[in-house]
Amino acid sequence: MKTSTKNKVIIVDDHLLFSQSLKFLINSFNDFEVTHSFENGKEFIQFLEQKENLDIEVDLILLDVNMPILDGLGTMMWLKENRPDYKAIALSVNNEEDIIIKMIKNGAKGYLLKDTTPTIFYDALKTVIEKGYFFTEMVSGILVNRIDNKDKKLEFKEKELDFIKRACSEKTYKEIADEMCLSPKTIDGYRENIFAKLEIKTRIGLVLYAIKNKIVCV
Amino acid sequence: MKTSTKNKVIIVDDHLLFSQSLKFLINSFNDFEVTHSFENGKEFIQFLEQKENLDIEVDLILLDVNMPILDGLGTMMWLKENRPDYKAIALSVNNEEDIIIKMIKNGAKGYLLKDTTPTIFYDALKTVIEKGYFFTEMVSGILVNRIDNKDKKLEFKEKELDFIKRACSEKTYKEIADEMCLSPKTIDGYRENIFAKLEIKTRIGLVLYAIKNKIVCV
DNA sequence: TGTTGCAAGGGGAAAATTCCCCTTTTTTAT
DNA sequence: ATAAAAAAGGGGAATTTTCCCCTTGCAACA
Repeated sequence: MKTSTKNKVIIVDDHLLFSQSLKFLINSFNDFEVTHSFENGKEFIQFLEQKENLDIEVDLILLDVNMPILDGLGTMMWLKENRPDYKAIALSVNNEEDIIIKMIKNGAKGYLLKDTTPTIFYDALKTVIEKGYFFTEMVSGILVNRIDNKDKKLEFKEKELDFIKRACSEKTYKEIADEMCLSPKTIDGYRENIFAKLEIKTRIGLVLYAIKNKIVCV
Repeated sequence: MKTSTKNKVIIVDDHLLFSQSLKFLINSFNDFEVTHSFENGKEFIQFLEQKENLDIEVDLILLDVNMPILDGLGTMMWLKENRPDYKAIALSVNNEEDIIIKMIKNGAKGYLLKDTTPTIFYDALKTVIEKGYFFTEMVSGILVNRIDNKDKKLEFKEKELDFIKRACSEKTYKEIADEMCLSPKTIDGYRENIFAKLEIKTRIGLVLYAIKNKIVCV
């Protein structure tokens, strides 16, 4: 039994209609073939951890970012830890800077949007196999942007994040203070700090910021 | 030149990687073939309106819900008005009741999530062609649910909606009153009405509701 | 013709939010 | 070991938000 010389591709994506269609597209390229596909990161990792799959050939992983159970980032972190030599390309519909940065930090060799053309897609697969990475202009732009002003991204401490999440509710600051076992005055201090950092003036502004930046989800 | 007997399918979806892959999947079915694909509703409608395309054969349209320029709902409304005999299936990643209802109200023959399996997908295509509609259990569930309590959905007047949108900002009620050329007391009246309807107690609750229900977008 | 409903506006007060300036304690860094 | 941050908490006051109860004018309607 001869194994083909095509590059072995694994798809991890919960949108079955997409992943199963994509399989057709990839199989139509004459140097790639899809060997497995999984619906989320957990299924994929469980597969990799089975003894009989330890020395399986994996040339490229296409990893959806938004998945249930275990998402793209979580899976990428596991790969970085356990299979650092595997090459993965992240696939997503949204171009949020933060998640792009995090995926690449964790070893993603590329980040493609789902509105990519099949031509560019093929180019990306090929380039990652040959050169080890493929970044579109959008991603490169974000990367250089991050080098200039690394303090652009606002960081919050754990307590602050906790407070922000609780502030996105109908609770009063006093109730939040009780929940966090802190004085209302301490909470007031958190609030003032955060307002200053974000250049906002009201709790409404904080809620809008938190939702926009996915600190809380609607 | 003989035209094949396969059902002619048109795909309208801005995610090229998806639509071009889906084309492979559909073409692998032996009674369907993709004849055209478009990146958004506007492109699709412009194509339909060209004189030479007036009597083109269109057996099925696969319509993505979220698209730039002209989205699935807008396109569906145009179809209902101008090509009421065309059969369209809506495709989406999210299962929001409101949009599902609206699509079906405007004549969609089915509503599929993108995590559908290819088998069910094929079944849907076939059933819509043969029976004229295909509803998954999820969609049927929503439909019967809507019949029971048709007043479930809260309605707002124009002024109220306008107020809600403006309330989702750092403006004070006084500033909002100025913008809307009304007395702050009138605004206070709107607010109290809305709070009662929504069973909320704070402006934060209103903002959360507005975002959740897409009255404003983040 | 009266009644009902509702949009617009008001008085007044309690509660919550926002702001500024200050103290104490704990961590961290040099 | 000591100075400098950072975290926790406080006083007090101006604004804003929230709530309840009330008046007027207008339009629909039976």
